[in-house]
Amino acid sequence: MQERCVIVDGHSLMYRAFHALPPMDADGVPTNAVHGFFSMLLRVLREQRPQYCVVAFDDHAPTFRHDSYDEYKAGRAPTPDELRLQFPLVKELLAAMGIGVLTLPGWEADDLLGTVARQANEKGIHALLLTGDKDALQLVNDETSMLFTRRGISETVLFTPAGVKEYFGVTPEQVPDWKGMMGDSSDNIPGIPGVGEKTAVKLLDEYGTLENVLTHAADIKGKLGERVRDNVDKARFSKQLATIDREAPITAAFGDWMLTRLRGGLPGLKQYQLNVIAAELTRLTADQPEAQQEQADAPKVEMREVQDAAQLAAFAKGVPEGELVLCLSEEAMSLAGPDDKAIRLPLGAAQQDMFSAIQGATMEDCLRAVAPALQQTGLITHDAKRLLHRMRGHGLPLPTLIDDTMILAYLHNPQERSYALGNFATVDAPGVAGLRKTQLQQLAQEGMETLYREIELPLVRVLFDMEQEGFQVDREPLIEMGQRFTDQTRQLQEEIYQLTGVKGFNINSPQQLGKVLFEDLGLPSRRKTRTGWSTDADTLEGLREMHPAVDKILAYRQIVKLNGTYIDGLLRKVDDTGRIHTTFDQTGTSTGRISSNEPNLQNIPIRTEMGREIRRAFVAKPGYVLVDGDYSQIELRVLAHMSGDEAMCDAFNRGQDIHTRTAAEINGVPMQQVTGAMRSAAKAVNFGIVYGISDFGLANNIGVSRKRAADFISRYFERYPKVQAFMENAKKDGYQNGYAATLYGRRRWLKELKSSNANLRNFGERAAMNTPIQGTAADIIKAAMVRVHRRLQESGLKSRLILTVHDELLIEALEEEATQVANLLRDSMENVIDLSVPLVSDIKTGRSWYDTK
DNA sequence: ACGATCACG
DNA sequence: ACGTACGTGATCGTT
Repeated sequence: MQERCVIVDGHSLMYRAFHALPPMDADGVPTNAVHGFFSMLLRVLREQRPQYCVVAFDDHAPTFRHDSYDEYKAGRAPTPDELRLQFPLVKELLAAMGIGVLTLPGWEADDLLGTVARQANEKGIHALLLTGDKDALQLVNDETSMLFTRRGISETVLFTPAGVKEYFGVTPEQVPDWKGMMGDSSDNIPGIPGVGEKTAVKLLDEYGTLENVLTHAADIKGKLGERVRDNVDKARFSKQLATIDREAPITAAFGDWMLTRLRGGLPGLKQYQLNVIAAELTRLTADQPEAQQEQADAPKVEMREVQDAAQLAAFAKGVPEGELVLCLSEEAMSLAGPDDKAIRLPLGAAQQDMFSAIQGATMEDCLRAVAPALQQTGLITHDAKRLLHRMRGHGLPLPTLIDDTMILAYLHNPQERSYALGNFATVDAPGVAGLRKTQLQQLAQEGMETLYREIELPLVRVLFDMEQEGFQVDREPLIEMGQRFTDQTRQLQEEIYQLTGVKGFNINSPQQLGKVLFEDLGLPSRRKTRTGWSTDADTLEGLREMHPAVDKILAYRQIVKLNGTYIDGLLRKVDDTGRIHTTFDQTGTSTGRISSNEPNLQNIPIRTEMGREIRRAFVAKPGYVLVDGDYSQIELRVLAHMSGDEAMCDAFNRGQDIHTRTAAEINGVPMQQVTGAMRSAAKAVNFGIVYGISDFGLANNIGVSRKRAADFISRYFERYPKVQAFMENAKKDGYQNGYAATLYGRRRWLKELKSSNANLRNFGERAAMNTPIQGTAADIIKAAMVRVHRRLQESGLKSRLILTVHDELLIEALEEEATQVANLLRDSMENVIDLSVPLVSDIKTGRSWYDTK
């Protein structure tokens, strides 16, 4: 196992800690920053188990690196006394723990980090930079990662070169160029005025370096080009400021920074009443020998570095079935087998400039080389769907999926923001193999093997096929509607200007609209947002009677939305075969649902007739029809089953309309006497129940008093007592277990329930009630999808699953197969699980998605 | 980058 | 006493 050195930007961490934590003190000496600093550092030491650690601090003497610009850093606020006093404290404690403390007159922490990282790499030691300063991203390379502190001190994100590129759109080498262009006010780096983060990324994407941007400044069009040309010297100087010097004269040796006596810090920590930290340190040092033992036992992975893709293929051929782990990034492809042998091939420079030819093998070469072997071994990787798209893009045969560590990570915790491999400190195949091993153990412990093996993993391939297939969208009807909408927009705009007597304001700006409605016209405002008046549809609805412009504004809003998001937005996404390919995100929701993006095909309008017209453009290809199945009341049926409530089950078992039955129950009348108003109130209560009800929320939604809403709820629970018990249990389970679970064992962690903030806790309680219901419904439709996909395949039909919208599945079916497919779809959806109430699906067939209503 | 708004289940 | 419906994604205006 390679040695690791954690290199800390002391100032950056102390600032973070100081501002993230409330004041605390030991006999009047402030200690909050010290507390935060060590809580962060010890966590990293526990997670990363480095052999070395050193902390660098800025020197406060005037910098000579920038002394041509005296005003440099003049704009920074002075360090508050409460923080300044804590620096000697932290240095003293570090020294007592045998952790290196590094300062050098005239040098900044950044430069010390860069220099130590370079020295580490030269000795074959992996450097882990711990900092909250984005400047240090430029130091990241294959042997230097960066732990970036986020959200105060509670979280660190690990950046590898690929991660840097993914998050920021620039490579580590480009970071100085990038900051040079966009500037950084906190570091007094001017940058090019008017060039922000996104523009800088775009320019670097096109030209590679700042120098190259400046060389080609004449080619850049418009105001941007003008700005670049006017600020050539400023840009060069800014880049120089942003470039970290990696040649600081550091004389200390690595041996000085070896971690051997961390416990030496205990007396000092206790003296400053940092007992939580002391306990943490005791824990860390107590299990350290054990951890080292484990590492010593762990077999050493032999990583062979090669340049020729044929060597990857040869390696892959030697791996037994079901055991090949593949890891692909922009930088390299690596493979690992079961006997702790691994191979890695760095990919040719993605961004070649005009002077250098492509070096080494490309991603395509590698994929092509290993594809035949993958047919035998199957595939273990992180984010298999993405890899399958890459392989299909090159016309390669697709492997069977053995495991996907991204899906495993999602099941273990569905709440992460991103499941990019970099977040798991892992960049190569042996890393993925290790990740998989621990994840499979966790999976078994948490009882999610069936969910994973029978639903989530096969679903990867199902979603891949659906994305690949796409949905035919006819451009003509959309273009025609767009023109009609544009005309209507213009007309409505005129009418609104006329009726309000205010001309030329932007109706789309809530700010300007608010001013017109509530200042100029003096209409009564209800709610406020932090930026001004609320002008949402709900608010405007209440003003309709008061002013004729309001109706027009509502109509205007609706049409602008349809035109912008659905007409123009979708037209941009139609490919040259006339189809739209969404991307399904299998790891995007905390409840287990699938989401859809670029474009989102799960929110195509249906509730208003005007919007629904859009669906006329979503059609089946010639010779085919759409077969659409949607579950009727799946969430309430799941609730009936999970709660076991007799009345609710009875309603479904008798095939009754659940909202009418509910209205009859809570009003104490026979179902025949339920009025439309009673039914719609009952429907709102049913929704509220599923969402984790509150009287306030219900009152707000149906426009009755809170008291009346509370009355509805209590009568509801009287009639459906086991539903009430289910909700109470869901909360109790959440508090006891720390998570909510679905029928199939999917988990969502509810750390909000541990919060001291009542808001967050209440939110956690509602999530505890909603997740088992929404999540189980998601489990069920996913299982149905796998089943439908398999049966279509097995029966050799030409019909294909193309879309899922939470409780709806859409198949593009060969006309001759339509009846058989409709039966197959109904059967798969209704019989995929046996609940104590029937599952019912409505199946409709039509030429367009509009026609399947 | 973020909030407001609104499209869907 | 507290502020509230659950889960998403795209666009626009504003900072």
